Amino acid sequence: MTTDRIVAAALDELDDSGLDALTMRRVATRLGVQLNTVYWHATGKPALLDLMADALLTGCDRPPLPPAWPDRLRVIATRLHDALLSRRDGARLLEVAHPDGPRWHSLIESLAGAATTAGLDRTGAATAARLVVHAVTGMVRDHGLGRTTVDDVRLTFALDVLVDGIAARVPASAAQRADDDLARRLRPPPPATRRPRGSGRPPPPARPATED
Amino acid sequence: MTTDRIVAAALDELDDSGLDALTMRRVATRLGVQLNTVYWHATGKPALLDLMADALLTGCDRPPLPPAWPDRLRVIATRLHDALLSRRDGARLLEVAHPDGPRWHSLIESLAGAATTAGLDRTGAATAARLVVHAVTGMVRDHGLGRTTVDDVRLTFALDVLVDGIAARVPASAAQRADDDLARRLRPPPPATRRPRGSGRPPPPARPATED
DNA sequence: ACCTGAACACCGTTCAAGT
DNA sequence: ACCTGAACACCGTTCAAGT
Repeated sequence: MTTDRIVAAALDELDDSGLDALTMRRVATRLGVQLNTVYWHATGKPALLDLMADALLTGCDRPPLPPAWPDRLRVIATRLHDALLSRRDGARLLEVAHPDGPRWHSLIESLAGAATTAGLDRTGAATAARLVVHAVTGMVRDHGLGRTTVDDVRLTFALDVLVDGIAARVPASAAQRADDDLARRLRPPPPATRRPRGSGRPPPPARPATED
Repeated sequence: MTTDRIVAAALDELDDSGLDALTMRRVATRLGVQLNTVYWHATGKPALLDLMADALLTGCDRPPLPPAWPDRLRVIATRLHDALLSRRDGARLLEVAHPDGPRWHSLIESLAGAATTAGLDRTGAATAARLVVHAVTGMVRDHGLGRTTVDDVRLTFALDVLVDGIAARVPASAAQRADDDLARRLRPPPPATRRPRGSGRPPPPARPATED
């Protein structure tokens, strides 16, 4: 028996029964094991919920991410959105848990990294990262049931507000610097072809960047 | 015995014991009443939590509100922030409940009203209102303990992001119209002395567009 | 170290009466 | 209508052993 197997069983039980009916005993039963085996690998129910929440966040910031910060932020947030919808009561789970595992920290750091690229300072970037998580989690919880087209519209709108809001909080000098950094990284030799910051709305991931 | 007295006792018990230790039996004991008296006035624990959450929201949008939408939004959000901090586990309570009472709807409508004044359409304003609630609730829960100066800085920053983000989502024509409405309402007779919208916080709402 | 068995001190909810 | 008393079917957690 491993902690991972217990967390996996707990997530399956969550899918079947929902958060309110999730019980240490039911997790044990599902594994054909005694109650205290669960307690041996997970310290208690709160700890198990934390492990479950962290597991839910797997891969939200997996590597091939767009270089432009608005796109990067949008991709990570959308993956978080999908992850929370992938299990029953996923958003409630994240709210009820105090995730402190590697996936949680990785997610927060990736979002804060995007905000830093935008030109925010350390504190602002940390706050912005939390803001994105709260917005996505709250929206998924509000909506309750399965993903609909309407939900996508609302997610897109919320991310637009956040991206534009972050961009507006960046001092012009910092934004300038961030642009220059990005331009330099994208095409090394040519000197000064600056483009408008933050790649506009409608949709597309928009930055081939890695192409050509 | 009234439902209100039970809700008040439940909130006091919340303050004393925290959300995890909040029990129907403890509420009954605190009132010197039998367990089923609580069940008579509140349908069950989830319903009681909903009533508690709604009661917590009292007065967040009480009437004298600034006419400029950024100020109005900031005042309401700050009051929500204070309300959630006024009771132990206030933010967790709001997350765990499905508030559906008059105060909840009033709060959402007031926030949506501010977003509408800004120039957003019905759907956008509803989403923006939810966004503000999620941001404030999440921040208070993250911070956990009592209000510090640091917390105020983070709240201000988050509201700046949201206000600027909302302003940026408004089509120029709608913003124009909102500005005209506000100017007309503030001083009836004179025709066209348009001023920068929003009397915004230290850093103004940033919208170029309205500037000639 | 890892797991079993049994128990403790609670829960939320409900049923059957009382007045 | 409003409240009491008693019970049911669970909980999370822990203790004492086993191997």
